[in-house]
Amino acid sequence: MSHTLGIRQAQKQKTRQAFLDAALALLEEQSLSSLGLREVTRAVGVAPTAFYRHFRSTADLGVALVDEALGSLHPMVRTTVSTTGDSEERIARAVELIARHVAEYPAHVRFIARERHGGVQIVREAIRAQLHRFAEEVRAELAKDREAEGWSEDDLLMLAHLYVDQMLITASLFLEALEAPEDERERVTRLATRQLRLITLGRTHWLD
Amino acid sequence: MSHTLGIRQAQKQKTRQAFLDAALALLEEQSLSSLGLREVTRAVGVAPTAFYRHFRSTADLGVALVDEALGSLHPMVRTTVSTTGDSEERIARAVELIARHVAEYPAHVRFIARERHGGVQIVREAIRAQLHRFAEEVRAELAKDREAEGWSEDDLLMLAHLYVDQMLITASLFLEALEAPEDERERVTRLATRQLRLITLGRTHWLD
DNA sequence: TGTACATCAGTGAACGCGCGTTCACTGATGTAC
DNA sequence: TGTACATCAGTGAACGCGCGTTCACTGATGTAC
Repeated sequence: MSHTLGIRQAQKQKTRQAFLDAALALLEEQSLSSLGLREVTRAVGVAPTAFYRHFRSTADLGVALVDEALGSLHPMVRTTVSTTGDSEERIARAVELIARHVAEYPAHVRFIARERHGGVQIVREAIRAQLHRFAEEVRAELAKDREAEGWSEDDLLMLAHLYVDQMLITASLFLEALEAPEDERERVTRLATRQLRLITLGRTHWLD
Repeated sequence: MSHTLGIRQAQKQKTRQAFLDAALALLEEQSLSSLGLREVTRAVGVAPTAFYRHFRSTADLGVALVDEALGSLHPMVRTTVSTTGDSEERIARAVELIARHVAEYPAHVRFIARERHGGVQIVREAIRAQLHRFAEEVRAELAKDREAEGWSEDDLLMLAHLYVDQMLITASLFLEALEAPEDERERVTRLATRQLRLITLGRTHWLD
């Protein structure tokens, strides 16, 4: 069943990926709304016109980046939420997973944080849609937990959004601390841990 | 003691404010890193070179916008946190104040949400510094509360940051719902209220 | 109050430059027989 | 396997345009006497 791509298609995909990588690198120091087409092609090393073989516009490229950046995040989110152990262990594991993800894909995290409220509408909408999917997945995972007994669907979704937003805030803090000395990252870890602990406490007493 | 500004200085301030207003309007549909100097002067109705009489660059203008947008927020934050009544009343009042602020200064809220993680470093830093000030103010207000007995300074600051971030998330949701039908804003109100309620529950049981 | 000079917010022409997009093209890859 | 034709990713020249910044300027406002 091994379906080998034709030489032509394989090369095209390779170039497309080079566009995504180059754009992501350039977006470290600017927003998508100021990213130039020629700037990207220059970084890739192809003619400006080659861009149109892959994307309609830089906004279109942005949407592709959303899929790349958040697509890879789904397994991580599910792992985080469905981790076993008591709540203290689960919180520690979640914070550690976030820190590791930021260290491994800093440009992806930066892109999402930046463009979530950025100047390009269709990219904002793509991110929003993906984050809704995340919240829905988290809700589904939460629903499996014994602690979820007696909770309404709506309240579970409310909590899921709280977790997802908290995850993004924490990721953004780790990103800022990425180049800083180790103890700054340690500080973020302690802060994020306690915030999750407080939210979890609220969750435990929700039905009191 | 009424110190009247000279005609020249008054006119200069007026033009400067026109720059800020025009920029804020233009930033509804793009990010600061793509805002052009000529674009702003065109909107104001002055020659491009007039820009340099007021700002070194668009980044410099951005920092001025941060001060304008967040400066006006300090009294509101303090009012929100120091409101009297039981916790349910305080939560309702806080959410209502946020909704009202967003309705009154939508462009300011959009600007802060967008540029907090935007592509212009000194603007990000200016926002970060102001949000730290907010968190510090909130911590000070929280410390006055009877509920704060037994809390460490560090834990109070952790909670303050949680509230500040939650305020921004809620403001951003209200902003998205601004043009939507009334029931969408109602949905945001209910969501934000329950999230604050859960955080407050966690706060109550922090020392258990 | 009037005069002479200083200040300075805003002007307008000019510059070199990089932008996004169009178009007809090339030559390697794919396909039909 | 070989041949003839189709496809299409990437090219390179050309376009008109708006950009940020410089400079010497103007004329209303401010100040010293």
